[in-house]
Formats: sequence, structure tokens, C-alpha cells
Amino acid sequence: MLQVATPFAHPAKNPPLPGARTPQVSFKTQMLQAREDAIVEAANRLLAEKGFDLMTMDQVAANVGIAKASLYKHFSSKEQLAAAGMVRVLGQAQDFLATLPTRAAPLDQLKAVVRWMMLARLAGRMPSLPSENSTLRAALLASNDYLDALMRVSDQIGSWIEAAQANCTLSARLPPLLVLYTLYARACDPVPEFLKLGGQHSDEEIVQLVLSTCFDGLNAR
Amino acid sequence: MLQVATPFAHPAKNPPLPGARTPQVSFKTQMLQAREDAIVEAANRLLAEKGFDLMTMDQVAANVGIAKASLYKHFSSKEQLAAAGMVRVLGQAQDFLATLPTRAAPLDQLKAVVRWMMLARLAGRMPSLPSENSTLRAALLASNDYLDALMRVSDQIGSWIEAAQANCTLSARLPPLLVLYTLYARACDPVPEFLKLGGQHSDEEIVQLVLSTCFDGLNAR
DNA sequence: GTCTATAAATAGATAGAC
DNA sequence: GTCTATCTATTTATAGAC
Repeated sequence: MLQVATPFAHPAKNPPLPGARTPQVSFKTQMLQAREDAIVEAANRLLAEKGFDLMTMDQVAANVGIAKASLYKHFSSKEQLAAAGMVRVLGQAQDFLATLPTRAAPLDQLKAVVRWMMLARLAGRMPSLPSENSTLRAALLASNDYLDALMRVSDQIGSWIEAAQANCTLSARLPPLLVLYTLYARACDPVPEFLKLGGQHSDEEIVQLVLSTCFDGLNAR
Repeated sequence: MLQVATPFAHPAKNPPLPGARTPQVSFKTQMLQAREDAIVEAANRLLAEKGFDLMTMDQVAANVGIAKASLYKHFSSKEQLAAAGMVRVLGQAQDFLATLPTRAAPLDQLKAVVRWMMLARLAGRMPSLPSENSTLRAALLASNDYLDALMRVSDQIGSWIEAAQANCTLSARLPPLLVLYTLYARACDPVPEFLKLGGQHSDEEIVQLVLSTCFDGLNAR
């Protein structure tokens, strides 16, 4: 669990070289970027709704309003597109982490992260990638963008876990990796969705209930 | 959360009618049943390994050693086969419930059930059905065998939840349905698998760790 | 880079002989 | 009921004109 300094949340993909003339970002390039953003956003909506296997490139194309062949000019495969979706969400997570007050208690930081993940999922903005699909897993592990983004987020969360354990607010008997996995797993937990289907609770109530089971456990105290 | 008396774990599919001559179970019928069992077992292995969407009927047929067309003489669709797999597992769960000592503390009963689920999953015997797939969900909700088996197990677990809350060993502030879902969710939790991939813990250790996060929570006590 | 049209591969399901 | 062979639909991905 390595702590990495992350002075800025989203380093620009092609930052201007120091001393170089600021490159004129052509209108065409801007449009291209916007189009790619729209594609990834549509893909993430579908990934959240149906998962990787049931999402089809036809659906993505239809959602964006372009031809399927055009998708492949931006992303070479379905796996690459899903990876871009994960990178996007990890970037959003990083942006959220940057908004948290630096001096708050580490345990509260962790709760805030989990809360953010569950709300994103309930809002249909959290792509759900099956852990079993080998072609997808291979593509993710081969994507430096993905691994970088994941590591940045994991390092930040990991440092909070260590701090909270040193703090004695988080159980020190649990391996930090177990805690990290347990927190990440809230992003694919079916419980919030089932509770939502029941219609008895608001999204915020659902989040509070699941947060309680996660941090306080099921036992009576 | 209705408690239902379940005097026997597995009622025979076609119990002899009272007063009727015990039907001679022909050798052929026995073989047929055994074949179907083998099909469902193979399907469950594949469902546990790859999930519903990635499992193909060709793979099932190859695993059993029969032609794909023969599968369809036993099960009219992939969804029906998966439903039969779930009924099988629910039957195994029911058998396990029947072995638990009747007088044990309800909280311990619940822990024992979760432990059984996680061990079954780590052993590759727990089919993982995606909650999103609508054709599958429809087939499950249309299957009386499935709904019956699910209700039997849920009633038993639900009665323990109520008892444990009355007992003050389980947090009384949590809606029983939330507790039930949280326990069921251990059957599709990715955390045990990830820990297993790490290679640092035995299956039993993994189960104990996840049991601890589930019942004790992440907070220090 | 976007489109239409199509290739190539795969999967669920069925036909029909035995 | 089991087999081989096939149908039909779907899906990923590409070809080639503009």
C-alpha cells in the first residue's frame, strides 16, 4: 500500500511542453474529444445497466447516434471501450477524492468514498465489469491508463486504511488488502439494487443502511 | 418472513400415491435421472466458473459427454437449465440446514449458513447468476421449483434472523430483509476469490476473515 | 471519420435419421 | 433419447465508398 502524491487530479493527456508554443487545439480535435467522451459515457451507462457481456456495440452506437463502424475508429475493441469506461470512472473517483477535506478523520474519508461509489452505482453511472471474463481482464491488465488510474485511487484509499488502523478507528486485526477489497466490492454489491427494487427506502437511506452493515457489521453492539 | 415447517429436506419429485402400487422405477428411468443429474452438475460447475452469459450449451454438452441436441430433450432452454442448477444448490443448502443442531444460537446458525455458502463458492459449486439478465430472471420467477426452494430456505434463514434480533445478538435496527440480502450476497461476493488469488490465505482463513467483516464490520470495536 | 454493407464467428435451438 | 447436420439470429469486427 504505497502512498503516491497526486498534486492534480486529472493530468491533461497531452500537456503543453514547457517553453513550447501552446499548440492550437484545433476545433476538429475538440470535437473529436467530445465525441469520444460521449461514446464512453454511453458505454458506461450501458455497462452499468447490463454489464459487459450483455452490452453490444450496436447499442453503444445507437445511444451515441453514430454508426457502429465509427466506434472502431475510436476504440479498437469492445474491451478497449470498457477499459476506457473504467478509466473514466476512476478519474471521477479521483476528482471526488480531491474534494474531500484533507484534515478529516481517515475513517470518515473511507466512508465518504464508499458512499460516493454506492450513489454512483444507484444512479447508473458505475460500470459493472464481470470479474470472470478473461478477455476483458486481460485487456484491463494490459492497459496502462487503467492500471495507473487504479493505482492512484488505491494508494489514496490505502493510506487512509493504514491511518485509520493506526488511529484505532478501523479494526487493526484485518489485513489492509481485505479492507480495500471489501470497500471496492461495494461498487458491485447487489444489495442496494435489491433494496431499491423493494421501493421501501430512498437512495440515501439505502446507502446509510449498507454503510452501516459494512462498517458496523450485522452483530448487535 | 414466514416460517414454514420443513419436515424433510428433499421431497421426492413423484412420491407414490397413497394406496397405489409402488411403481416399478424402471432401470431406464433411473438412468435418465442420473443423466439429468450429471447435466445439472456440469452446468453448475460452468455457471460457477464463468457465469450464465459466458457458459455455452456446447460446453455443457462437452462436459457431460453427450450431444448438444440431447440437452434439449432434458431442458427446453439454457434458462431452464440454469434454473435447475439453482434448484439443485438450494436443495443442497436445505440439506445442510437440516444438519444444523436445532438448539444452537440463531446467530451461530446464520454464521454457519454463510460459511457454507462461501465454502461452496470457493469450491466452485455455487452457480453465479447475473442479477441483470432479464430473460434469466424471468425464467427464474416463472419456475415454481425455484421459487419453492428459495422460499423454503429464506423462511428458515428469516426465522433465525428474527430470533437473533429478539435475542439481541443481531442488530435490531437493521430491517430483516436487509440482513437476508446481505447474507445472500456472500454467495456472489468477489472478495473471497480475490483473496484466494493473492495466495496468502487458506480457504478457511478467507471464510473467517470475510465472516468477520460481515458480522463484526470494519470498525474497531 | 462517418457511413452502408458485409464478412466471420459464434450461440441457442431444431430437423430428422436411427 | 441420442446422434449429426443445419437453421436462424446475433455479435464482433472490417471493407470500401465518400
